Amino acid sequence: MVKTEPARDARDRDTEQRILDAAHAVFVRRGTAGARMQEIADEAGVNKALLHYYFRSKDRLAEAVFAQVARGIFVPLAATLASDLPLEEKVMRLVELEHEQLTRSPFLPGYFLSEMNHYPDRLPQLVAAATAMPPDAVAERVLAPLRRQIAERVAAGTMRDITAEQFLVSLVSLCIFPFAARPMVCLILGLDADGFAAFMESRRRELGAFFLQAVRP
Amino acid sequence: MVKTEPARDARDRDTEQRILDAAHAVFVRRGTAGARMQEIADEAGVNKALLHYYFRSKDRLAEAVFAQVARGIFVPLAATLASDLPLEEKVMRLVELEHEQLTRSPFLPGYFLSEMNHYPDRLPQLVAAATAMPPDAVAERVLAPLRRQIAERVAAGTMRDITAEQFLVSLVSLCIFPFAARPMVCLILGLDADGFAAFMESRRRELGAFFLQAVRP
DNA sequence: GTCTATATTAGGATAGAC
DNA sequence: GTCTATCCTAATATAGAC
Repeated sequence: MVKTEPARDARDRDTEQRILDAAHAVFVRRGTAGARMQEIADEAGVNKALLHYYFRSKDRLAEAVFAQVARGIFVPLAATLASDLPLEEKVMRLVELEHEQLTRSPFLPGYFLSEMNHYPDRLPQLVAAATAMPPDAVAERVLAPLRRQIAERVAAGTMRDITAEQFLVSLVSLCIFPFAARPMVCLILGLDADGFAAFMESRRRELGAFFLQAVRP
Repeated sequence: MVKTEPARDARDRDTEQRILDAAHAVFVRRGTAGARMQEIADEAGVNKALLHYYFRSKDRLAEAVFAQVARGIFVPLAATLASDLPLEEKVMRLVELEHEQLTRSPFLPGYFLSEMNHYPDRLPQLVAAATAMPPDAVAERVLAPLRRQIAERVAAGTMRDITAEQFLVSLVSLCIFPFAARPMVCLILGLDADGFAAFMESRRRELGAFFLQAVRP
């Protein structure tokens, strides 16, 4: 599809982007059901009506935000997993990646987990749209390299036999859950904001080794 | 406060309880913001007005449900952690406990994580009301026995030095996250409902050993 | 493209009969 | 204690001027 117009001027792109950014902030903070179009308009510094001009409805805006968030989570994750780094290096990278991302966006995991449960169709739709592959082919693409690398380690006697599925789920659990459960963690451990930051920082340094120890033979 | 009435008849308790049960189901399924009083009334088989008769407002009903869910999560968890079982046994129990509970309530972790982020005051308030202790004293009550047991193992050379805080957070992460992220897990691993159940069942059997291996010296 | 003003509906809450 | 009917605000969405 060719654009006959010389390209929309900077102002327009700006506005649409500002709205999307504002929507991102508000939806992630409040969740789709709790978000208000007025609050998004305020945060974007524009009128409510303009949100509808660009995105037609709250639903569509919410989907645009969810899609953006999902890409931001899955693309780097999949890239790391599919890379040809050694397995141990992948683990370390993944830990760094998640901690770096989630430190900056504290509400993101809560938002994403909640939304994917409330709107179960969104995620499969996104994958279908993005990859044009049957879902289990997508699954194999991430799992196959992992499975091969684990098999190598097992054959060499440096890793115990664990399925790629459990390997991946455990690793991601250890990375993401503490951020998702932040208020609970702070409460049970008696931490304030600084204490939590310090706790997660030391976790970032130790988690790779912790996980690799868990899969040793 | 003494009840002068002979006690409310079964019908009343029933109704209040039916409403609470219905509210539980709907709030957990949709989240507080997404839940509708009408849907709760329908699910309870009563009129909307009756919800206000018993619980005055949506907010209060939501808080009652949240409190109930929080108790259901923390009470057994704290009881297991504070028991005088050996550390390895505690780990095993905790794995069983979480898997058993969350298998039956698939939406519960997503609900709870989301709500605690959206209403950050609820959790501290509950703890304050339930224990009448300063928050960090509560923290020490769970952590102290754990800390002592870990120190024993470290001294005996059967466990490497890990803080009770990281120990606890990692263990809970491994148990809960896969349930909270169920749609994502199913998508990435290419699982349907049965596949997920099978995956979690084998996880339940392996997780204790996996975790204990991770904390070996 | 951006605003003001307004339509429309949804949803929480209350009044009052029974 | 439970219902029907109604109120009222909040929130999405649209019309129309600029």
